[in-house]
Amino acid sequence: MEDMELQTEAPLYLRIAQELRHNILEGVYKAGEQVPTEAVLSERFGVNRHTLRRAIGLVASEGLLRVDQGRGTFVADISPTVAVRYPIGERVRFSETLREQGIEPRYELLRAITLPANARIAEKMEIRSGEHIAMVERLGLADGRPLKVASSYFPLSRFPDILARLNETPSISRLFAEVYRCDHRRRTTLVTAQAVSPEDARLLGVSYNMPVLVAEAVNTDEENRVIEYGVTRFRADRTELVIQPENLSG
Amino acid sequence: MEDMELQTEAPLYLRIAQELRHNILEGVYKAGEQVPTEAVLSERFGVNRHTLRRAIGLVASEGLLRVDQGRGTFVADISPTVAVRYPIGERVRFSETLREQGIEPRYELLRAITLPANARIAEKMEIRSGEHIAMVERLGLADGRPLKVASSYFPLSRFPDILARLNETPSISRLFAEVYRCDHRRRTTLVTAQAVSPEDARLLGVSYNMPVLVAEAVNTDEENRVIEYGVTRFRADRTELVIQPENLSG
DNA sequence: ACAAATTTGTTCGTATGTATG
DNA sequence: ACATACATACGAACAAATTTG
Repeated sequence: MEDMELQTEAPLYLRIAQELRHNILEGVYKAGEQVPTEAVLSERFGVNRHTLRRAIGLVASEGLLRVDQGRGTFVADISPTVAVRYPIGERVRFSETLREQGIEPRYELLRAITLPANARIAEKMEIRSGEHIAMVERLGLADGRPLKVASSYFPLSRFPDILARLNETPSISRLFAEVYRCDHRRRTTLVTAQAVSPEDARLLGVSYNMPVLVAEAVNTDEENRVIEYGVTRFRADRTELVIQPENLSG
Repeated sequence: MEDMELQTEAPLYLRIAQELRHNILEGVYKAGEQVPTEAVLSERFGVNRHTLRRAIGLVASEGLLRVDQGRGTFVADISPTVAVRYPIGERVRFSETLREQGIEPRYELLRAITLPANARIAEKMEIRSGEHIAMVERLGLADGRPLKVASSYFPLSRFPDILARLNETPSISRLFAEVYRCDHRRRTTLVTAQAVSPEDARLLGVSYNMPVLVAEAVNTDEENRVIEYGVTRFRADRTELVIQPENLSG
């Protein structure tokens, strides 16, 4: 006989990682709590601290643990956060969508600046490269927890005072509807996924290399002119984009 | 004097990782080529092999390098693979979509079995839990390169001979249209992102922890009965889901 | 078909640096 | 200032997979 164990014994660090996952999922270590220190755990598992650290690093990269230098290692709070169902259709309204699901929406303004459009953005906005645009970056929260980071671009030629207006009317949907009196429709949405950037990781409260859903949207007015181009990065673990015909006919 | 550099010097492994990225992106190490061995590189950078390995591990986790035990470390072939634009609408046709973009589609059958529906799948398919269903898992390739892994579920009550039929008619769209004579429409698509599972990583040829786009689809016939439930995992780096009104009205 | 060399993978040990309370 | 806890780095040895002779 060739061998008894087709599944060759796994490396120590993998078995320890599995044990850690199990303890977290079984509630031996509870959400938010500190797990024993590396010294204690390596002693307990009877391995070198490096081996233990490797296991922790793996589990942390999966998002179940959070490691803070000088403080300790903590069970990530992956509480029963039901995913937000986010319909993508002709009208996409963050605040309405969330409120319909009993979730309290909030925006935090991160940046609001003007700049010349680079080639890529100009193409998407159907303007000349170098034309001045407004860029607004906001953190979208659901029940106080980070859900998305949205970068939006607007043509200044059409909305010269948009940055000032945004202070009074923080909702972009309402800004278009009530101030500029133009309808705001989604022409196209491109969806892909990426590993989170370091900056977004900080804003979204996720660890490095977790996936984000990236939605690139072009919004137009009634005459099909581009009035907003936006790139939104959603926490993948909290978001489910919903695509169905009804979204687009109504 | 305490120090000259307020911006504390980054750790060695990070600086080496940066250097490796730079060399890859600048073409010093070309796509598919083997990079020097760990022994050579650690010597060259003047660091311990562990430190060098950590840098390589980081860059590999970003998808720029592939490490094969016993063979060597290679620059990942992230050639100018233009993302496949994959429209999500009322009709979703893998083969047609790709051919329209000048890309040659192909399917490889991975599994085709029958099994009782668990609660989750039964709910999605609007059948009783435990009812027998067919499960078909296929690898979708674009110009010979892995693009997606699709798991599809069909009610056996409606299509008792579907597994046999699939051998003759490998295209599911065509199978419904030509054999079963029923129209095949997308009712809903839910899109999210996840870190790739170990098995999908192997099938898709990506490294562990890279993101995949997950599209969960419910397809119905003309009477709005569910005839297929599917979960498809797309390589995120090769896929751009496209959502626009035209997809759904026509 | 086998043995040796090559290359990456795992584990231990030791030392020192950095952040926190 | 001090102790605690995680972070980085070096060194040594052996295991596992692959390629080469």
